[in-house]
Amino acid sequence: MPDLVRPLVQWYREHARDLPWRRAGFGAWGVLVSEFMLQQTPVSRVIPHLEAWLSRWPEPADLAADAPAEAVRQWANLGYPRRALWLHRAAVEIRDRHDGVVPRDVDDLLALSGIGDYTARAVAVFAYGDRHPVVDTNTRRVLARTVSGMSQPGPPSKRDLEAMTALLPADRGEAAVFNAATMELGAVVCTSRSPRCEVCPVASACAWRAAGYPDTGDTRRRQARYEGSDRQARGAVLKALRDDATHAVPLTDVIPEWPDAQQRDRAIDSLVTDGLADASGGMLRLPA
DNA sequence: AATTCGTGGGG
DNA sequence: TCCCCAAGAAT
Repeated sequence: MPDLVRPLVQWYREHARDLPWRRAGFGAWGVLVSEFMLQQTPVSRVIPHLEAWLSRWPEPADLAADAPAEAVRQWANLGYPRRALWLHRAAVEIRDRHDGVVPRDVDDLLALSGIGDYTARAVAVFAYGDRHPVVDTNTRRVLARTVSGMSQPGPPSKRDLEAMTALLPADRGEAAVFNAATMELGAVVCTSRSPRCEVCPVASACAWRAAGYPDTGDTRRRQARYEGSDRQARGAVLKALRDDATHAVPLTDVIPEWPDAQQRDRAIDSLVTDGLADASGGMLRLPA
């Protein structure tokens, strides 16, 4: 197999975007918060929220000392607000189990709320410089094309970690850069819809290119329509709670104009079940 | 293993 | 206008 590491690392050193969490000395807490926000939310939307968040809560213990409601409100419109709740829980766990220091061990990281295979290794590698495979959607797409010659990756699998491990340089520092470079290539060159193969640093080593860019199919399911969905209703309820200055809305006044009353009630119930809202005394509010 | 979970910008 | 897509995790 042609070498991907050398050209990819070289390309990254020349073309990597200047992102906040890549600055020297950004800190493990900053990296962890950035990774939570980057779970399914684009870089351009994350950056301003990340800076505001870290300015308000410079250390895990600072966030842990505040109520979950404050985390959910600060999360604003980043989407998937359960991440705000989980990030708050993780801060509490870090304070209680790790003396307020973001853990370095992957298993310790995996045990924290809201942290899975990707985020645990991203923190261990990008914050602490350790040697682990970091596999996100970009990495999976880059490997699917360059190594397997497929237009799109298959469903996420534990094998993805093994595939990346097989390519990982022995040197810790170089491995970290290779992880970042692979993600970066997928983000800015080897994109899902319209890859820019004409500027790709590993085009000459790419199995997909060698095969003539075959369309090998796409196993992913189409994303459900958002308009009219339960998710939209949940989003509207939570936005109403975030925006309410008194921090408590009578249950009967929660998005009263919503066209589907049953869907509204379903949204409220599911938010309470998720711990994103409290209902008591006929009032709905963010979790204390 | 397949579903669910927000929100906004670009093609 | 839609549809696609975005540094995933939990259940």
